[in-house]
Amino acid sequence: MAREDKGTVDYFTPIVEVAAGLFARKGYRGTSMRDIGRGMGIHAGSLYAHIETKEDLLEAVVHRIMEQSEKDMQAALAMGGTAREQLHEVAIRDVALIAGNREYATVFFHEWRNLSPERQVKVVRSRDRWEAGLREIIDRGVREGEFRPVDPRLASIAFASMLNWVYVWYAPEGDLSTDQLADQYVELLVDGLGAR
Amino acid sequence: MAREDKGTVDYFTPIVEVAAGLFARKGYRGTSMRDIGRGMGIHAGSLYAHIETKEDLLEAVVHRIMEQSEKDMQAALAMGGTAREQLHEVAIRDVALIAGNREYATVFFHEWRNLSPERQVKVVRSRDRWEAGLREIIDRGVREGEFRPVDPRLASIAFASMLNWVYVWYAPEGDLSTDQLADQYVELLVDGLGAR
Amino acid sequence: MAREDKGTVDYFTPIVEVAAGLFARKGYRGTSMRDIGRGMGIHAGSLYAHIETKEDLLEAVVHRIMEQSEKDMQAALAMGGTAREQLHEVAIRDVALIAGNREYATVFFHEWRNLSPERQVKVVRSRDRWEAGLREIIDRGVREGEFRPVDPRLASIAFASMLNWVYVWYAPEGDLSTDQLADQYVELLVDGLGAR
Amino acid sequence: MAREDKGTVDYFTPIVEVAAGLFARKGYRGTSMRDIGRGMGIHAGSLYAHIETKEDLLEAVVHRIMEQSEKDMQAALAMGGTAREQLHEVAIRDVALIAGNREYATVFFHEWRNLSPERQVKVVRSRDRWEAGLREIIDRGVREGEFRPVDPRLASIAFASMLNWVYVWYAPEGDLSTDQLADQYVELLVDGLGAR
DNA sequence: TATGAATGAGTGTTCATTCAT
DNA sequence: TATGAATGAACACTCATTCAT
Repeated sequence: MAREDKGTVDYFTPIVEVAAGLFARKGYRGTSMRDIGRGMGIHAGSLYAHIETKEDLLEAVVHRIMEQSEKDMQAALAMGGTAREQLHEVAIRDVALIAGNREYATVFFHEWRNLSPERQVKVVRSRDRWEAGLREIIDRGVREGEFRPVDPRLASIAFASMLNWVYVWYAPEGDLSTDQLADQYVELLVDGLGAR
Repeated sequence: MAREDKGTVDYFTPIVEVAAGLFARKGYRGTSMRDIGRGMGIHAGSLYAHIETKEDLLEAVVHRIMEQSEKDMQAALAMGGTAREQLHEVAIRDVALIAGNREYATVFFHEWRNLSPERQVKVVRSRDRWEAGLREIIDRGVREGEFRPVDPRLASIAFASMLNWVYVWYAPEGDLSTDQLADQYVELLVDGLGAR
Repeated sequence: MAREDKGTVDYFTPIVEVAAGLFARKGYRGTSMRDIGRGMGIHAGSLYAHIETKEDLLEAVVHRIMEQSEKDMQAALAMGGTAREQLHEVAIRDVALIAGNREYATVFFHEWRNLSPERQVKVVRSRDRWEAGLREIIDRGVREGEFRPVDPRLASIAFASMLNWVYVWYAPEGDLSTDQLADQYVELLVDGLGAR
Repeated sequence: MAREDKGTVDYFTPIVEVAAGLFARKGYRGTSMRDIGRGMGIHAGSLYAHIETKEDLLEAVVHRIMEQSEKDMQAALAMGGTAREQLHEVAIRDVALIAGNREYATVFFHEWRNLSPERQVKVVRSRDRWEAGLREIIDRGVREGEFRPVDPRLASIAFASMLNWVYVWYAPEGDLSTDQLADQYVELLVDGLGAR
C-alpha cells in the first residue's frame, strides 16, 4: 500500500508520461497495465501504489491538454488587440501546446470516449468553451469590419480544424517551428490563398 | 459451409455496417464480437460463418473510405480547369464522403493503427497519394500565378485538416448541406477571412 | 458464448452441485472459479457460458435451502393437529433437508453474508418467516395449554438451534436416521431430560 | 525492531480486537490486511511490526474462545453437585462467553477452517474435549437416575446446539441477561415444554 | 514503529476464435 | 448458417508479505 489518498493523478508524474506515450501509440484499450508497468520497470500490480485506476491515468493525460488549452484561450481573449492579433495568439499557443505534446494531444482527441460518462461531460464542456472563445474572436472581427461577413461558426471550425489536426502530422524534427507554423496558418486564414 | 472464398470482406455487407457503427462509437478494441453478433441478432461464434477475423471487418471499414477518397482525388485531378475549380471538386467529393459516412470516417481516422503492420502500410500509402494530389493542385495554382506564393505543403495540409475534421463535428440533421459546406470552405481558403 | 439469457441459475445444475461442495469445504471466498472449473473438468472462463457471476452460484446454493425450508414450514403450519405433531412435522422435514444437504446447508448458514445487500435481505426475510412459523406453533401450544407457559420466543429459538446445528455434526453414514433424530429431538424438547 | 519474540499473538492486543470484528463481519478471507490496518490507523505493511502472519491473528481470535470454553468446562466438571446444577454452571459460563464475545464466537464457529491443518487439529481436539465433558455430565445424570434414560450423546448435542447458536441471534441490547437465558435454557432442557 | 514502494501470485471475468452438432 | 460449449490467453485489479528508509 502507499499514500492512502492518491486523489487526482498529477499530470507530470513519470507514470502519466509513460501512459501518454503508450496510449498514443497503442490506444487506451490496446495498452495493458503490464505495458505501463514494463515502461516503468515495475510489475503491473505495483502501479497501484501510485494510482487508483487505469482510467485515472487517461484522465490525467486528457486533462493536461484540456486545461492548458482553456487557459490559453482565456489569455488570448483577455489580451485585447485586433481580431487578427487574437487569432495569432490562439494559434501560437495552441500549436505550441499540441505540437509540443503530440502524444498527449493524440490521446486527448482519440481516447476521451473511454472515460466514464461523467468525465466525458467535463471534456465536452471544456471543448465547447474553447470553441466558443474562438468563435467570439471571429465574430467580433466580422462585426467590427476587420473580417468579411463570413459565418463565424464555420470559419472558427475551419481554423480549429487546422490547429487541432497538427497532432496528426507535425514533426518536431522538421525545420518548421511551431511559431512559424502559427504565423503561416493565420496568414492563410486571413489573407487566403488567392492572388490579388 | 458456403462461401469458402471469404477472402476480402465486402464493404456493404450488413455485418460491416454494424461493425462500422460499433467501432465508431466504442472503438475497435472496445467492441467485442459479441457486440457485433448482438447487432446482427446472432451469436458471436456465428459471425465466423461470414468472416474470417475481426481485423478483416476493420479493414473493410477502413478501405471503404480509403478507396473512395482515392478515386475522388483521381477524378478531381483528371478534370482539368483552374486550381480553384479543382479544389472545389475535391472539397465537394470529400465532404460528401466524410459527412455521408461519418462512422466509417471516424473509424478510418481513429482505428487504422489496429490493423496489422502490412495493412497499415497500405493505408499510409493511400493517404500519401491523396495528400500528394491535393498538394499538386495547390502547387500548380501557385506556379501559374492563380495563388499567392505560399508553401504548397502547408496550404494543402491546412485544407486537408479542414476537410478531414468534418467527421468530428458535422451534423447531417443541421441545415448546412455538404455542398454548401464545401463551397464555403473553398471560398474561405482562397479568399481568406480578411476584408479587402 | 451460449444461452444469451442465463437468468437465474438452476439449483440442480451440476455446476451448482460442484460449487456447493467447494463453498462448504473452502468457503465462498476461498473457492476460486478455477477450483470450480477444475471440479467440472473445464477451464474457469468456460463456466461463463453457463452462469453470469460467481455470486449467482452462491445464490443458487443458498436459495435451495431457503426455499425448501420455507415450503416445509408452510406445510407443517397447514397440517393442523396438536402443537407437538406440528413440531414433529417441522423436525422431520428440517432434519431431512439439512442432513440430506449438508453442503448446501453449510453454505446457507456460513456464506450468505457474501451475497449482495439486496440478496441478503431476501435471505433474512425468509429466515424471519421460518422462525415466525415455528414460534407460532409453540405459541399456540402454550395458549391452548398443551405446553407449559414458557416464553415462546426463547423456546422456538432453542428448538431452531437444535435443528439448524444438525449441519455441523450429522454424519449420514451413522446408524441414526434423520427421522429417528427428529423423533428424539421432539421428545427431548417436549418431555425434557428430567426423570418424573 | 522490538519484540523479536512475537511468537503467539496475545489475545487482547488491540490488533486482535480489530481483526476479530472484521473477521466476524466480512469473514477471514474477505478481510484484507489493509482493512485491519485501516482499523488500526496504520498502513497494512506496518502491521508486520506486531504480528507475523494474518493467520496468527485468526488463531488468536479462535483461541480466545477455545481456551476459555475449555476452562469453563473444567470448572463445571470440578464443581460437583447434581447433574442439573452442573449443566446450569456450563450454561451460565458458556452463554456469558459467547454472548459477551459474539464477534470472537462468530469467528470461532465460522472461520476455523481457514487455519492450517495442524492448527485445525488443535481446535477439533479442544471441541471434542468440551463435548465429552458435556456428555459426561448428562451421562452421569442418566446413570444416577436424575435424568430419563435418553441417549446422552444426542442430548448433549442438543444442548450444545442451543448454547452454540447463541452467537447467531443474541442481542446484548435486549432485556434478556445472559444468566436469565442460561436459566431458561436449563429449565427447558430438563423440564421440557410439555405441561404435566 | 511506521512508511511507501515493491513483489509475485492470484482474483473474477472477458475475449477472439474453434468446432461438433 | 446458426448454436452452445469450450479454449487459452489476456485483462484490471487485489492480496499477503517484504524491506530500505
